[in-house]
Amino acid sequence: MVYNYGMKNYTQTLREHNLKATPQRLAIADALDAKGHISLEDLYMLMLKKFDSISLATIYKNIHIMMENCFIQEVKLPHAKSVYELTKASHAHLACSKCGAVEDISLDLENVVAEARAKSSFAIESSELVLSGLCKNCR
Amino acid sequence: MVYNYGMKNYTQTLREHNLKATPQRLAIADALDAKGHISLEDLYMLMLKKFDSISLATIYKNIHIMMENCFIQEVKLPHAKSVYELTKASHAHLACSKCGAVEDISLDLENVVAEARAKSSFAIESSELVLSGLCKNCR
DNA sequence: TTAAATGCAAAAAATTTGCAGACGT
DNA sequence: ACGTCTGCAAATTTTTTGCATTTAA
Repeated sequence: MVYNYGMKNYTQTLREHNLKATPQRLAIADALDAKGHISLEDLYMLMLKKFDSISLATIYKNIHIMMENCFIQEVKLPHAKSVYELTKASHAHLACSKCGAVEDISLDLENVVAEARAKSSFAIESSELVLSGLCKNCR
Repeated sequence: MVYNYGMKNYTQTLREHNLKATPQRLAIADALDAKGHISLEDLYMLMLKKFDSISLATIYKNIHIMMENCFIQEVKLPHAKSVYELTKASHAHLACSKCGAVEDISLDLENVVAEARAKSSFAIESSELVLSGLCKNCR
């Protein structure tokens, strides 16, 4: 991959989310853009390569405020640590139970949600679906 | 609710899962049976009422080994702490975003999983679905 | 210029571990 | 009787906080 080729510049997007575009935040955005999904500790490892003295506290603080401001989202996975992703249109996730790879997948949950509304008295507003199994490489 | 009326005795079930039926474990099983879903800290609070000197370590150790032995399962919820439930047939969850209530719901995910298989190269083995919204009381 | 962000160190919270005595089977 | 479980204390890991300095806008 050619570094930064085709990669979006997140300066403006960060500002639109009321976040100052610091070098650390731009790097977090770039990491999520490049990797798609990344755990907190993996993100820290990546960041250390660009900022020799970045603090774990900075990672925590940024993950936290970026979630509050809906710039990123946490994906909680069964039997694994959470990963984070840039906020995008609602979608489901595929998680490899062997290597931990995570992929986005767009699925139609209309019927399932309709069934749930019919069967329950909840006012359903959102859904989180994680499908687990073996990815192409691990099968 | 009449105490213990209609509540299953989990002695045998625990043994079938290779777990000694200690009073602490029976109480955990009873709590999950009665509450359906409970967080680790809520479970600890409940247990303190029955065992004045129970240790948090005992809770952690039991939650851990009970999950390993498939007696219970963790349910990871968005924007909330995990809850635990007795292992039962696969099902989805409804989570109230206001009061935190969690309910089981049986939904047909056949079509969704079929769609996922068609669109991806994952060998899908299981699914976790959490639908969030307001429960009857919180609406 | 000014409010906010960073990095560091310390604090707090969450989870795990080791071990002696108690207990289930 | 044996191997496991419990409770306690200590250790470890994870996450948060306070503060002086730096920085984005």
